[in-house]
Amino acid sequence: MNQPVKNNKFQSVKGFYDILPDVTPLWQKLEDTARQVLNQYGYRNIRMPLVEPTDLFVRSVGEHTDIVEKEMYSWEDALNGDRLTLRPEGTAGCVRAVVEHSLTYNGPQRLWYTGPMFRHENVQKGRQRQFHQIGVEAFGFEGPDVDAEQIILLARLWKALGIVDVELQLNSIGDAEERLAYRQVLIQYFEQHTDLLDEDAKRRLHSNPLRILDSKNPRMQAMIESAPKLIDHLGEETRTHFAGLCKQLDAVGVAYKLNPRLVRGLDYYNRTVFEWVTTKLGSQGTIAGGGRYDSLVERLGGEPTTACGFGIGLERVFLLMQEYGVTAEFKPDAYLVNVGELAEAAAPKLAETLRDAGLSVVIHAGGGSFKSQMKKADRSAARFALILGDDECQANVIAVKPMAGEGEQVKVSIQEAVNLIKAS
RNA sequence: GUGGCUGUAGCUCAGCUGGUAGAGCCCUGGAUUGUGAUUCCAGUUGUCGUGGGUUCGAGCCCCAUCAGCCACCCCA
Repeated sequence: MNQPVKNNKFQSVKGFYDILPDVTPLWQKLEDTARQVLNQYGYRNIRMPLVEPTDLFVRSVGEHTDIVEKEMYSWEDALNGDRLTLRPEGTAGCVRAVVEHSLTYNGPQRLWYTGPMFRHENVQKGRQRQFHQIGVEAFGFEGPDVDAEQIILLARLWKALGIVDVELQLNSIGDAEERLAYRQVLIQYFEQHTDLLDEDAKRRLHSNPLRILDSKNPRMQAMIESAPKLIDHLGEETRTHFAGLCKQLDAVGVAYKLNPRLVRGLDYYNRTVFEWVTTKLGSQGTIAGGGRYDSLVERLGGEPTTACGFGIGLERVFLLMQEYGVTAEFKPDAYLVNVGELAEAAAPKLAETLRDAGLSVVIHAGGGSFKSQMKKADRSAARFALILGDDECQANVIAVKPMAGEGEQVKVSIQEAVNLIKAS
């Protein structure tokens, strides 16, 4: 394999990308806003390692060949033979941590985490090999209130981020037995229409027939439309749970669209499943998705514990924020221009004094004419230029000049400069 | 894994039927200006993604490869 090298310079690995300083302010806005909203709902931050035992993921997703064999970054530790994997998602690790440390021993837990995840997939818009998620998980809550809470939390998050026009799609996929029975009904139905199935559908007919419902092939839409619906094959308890969820969403005023074709890829999900979808990002339109997974904790070796959670695809949310014109920039409070021998010598001390007062100060380094320093000040996007010449040094004052607008330059004492900048 | 489109200065791109590289922005210096942001003058920018091939000659044609974009597959 050739290395990604251009003109003898290295390039980042395919699917792994740099987030440059121009856009990190918007990323921070996204992260800060999410943190704030999560705090409002009492979710506590948990931080898991990026590397987990390969078997943890094998056990959680099942022996789903594509995922395990083709899409995980797995390797064997050369020193001790451990089978390790870069986490492709957060739920498994979070459950592992909860079980390992008996976190639910004293009652239910609301948790969230964020960080990079790794999947060896083909890159396209909104899909990288290293990407970022916020994951939210609640353990030990049985009723539909937590399902509702998490959905409502997301609605609040979109609003806080300036994202509108995202649609909440909702479905209930029942428990394992209900789904198994429905699966048989569905297979029977599809077998009556084999002439209409495309190749992918035929391949999935016996491996994952529920996924056929999700097909994008327009030639199959009519047939899929009239297929038996899972929701009609659900038992009493499941239906009550789902009705309870809908009722709470109605009460809070969160709009949703029932999508009987919405299924998640893995079989540890049960009852509630949901996705938030946008049409603004091409084919990768799901910006968050989740649901209930009451069987996973036990499957990973813990006491049977109900669970509900979701993941947010941060790259996609980021793209949406840009789409909606949300912006953020980092603006230092002041750029300290220093011209002359005295001023140059006094500048670092002065900058520290200003920072003691809580200001962010960029100090001009490396001399240069007054004019060139002002250009740098302008480029730094600082709110104010603080001009320190030898005259000012001797008089123990500083010239304060707003960088934007019509503000006049004034010569004031250091303390007055601090007050002036803080007040603006 | 599959298919389509694309790779030319730091950025956005132009480059005619193949004749040996251009613009704008940015950047640097200078002039003017109310001490920076307008205007004017000058200047630096590149193995035309990489490696082969065809040709007297390739940014342009052919092959391979890497990367980007879009879609399929998959989607924890």
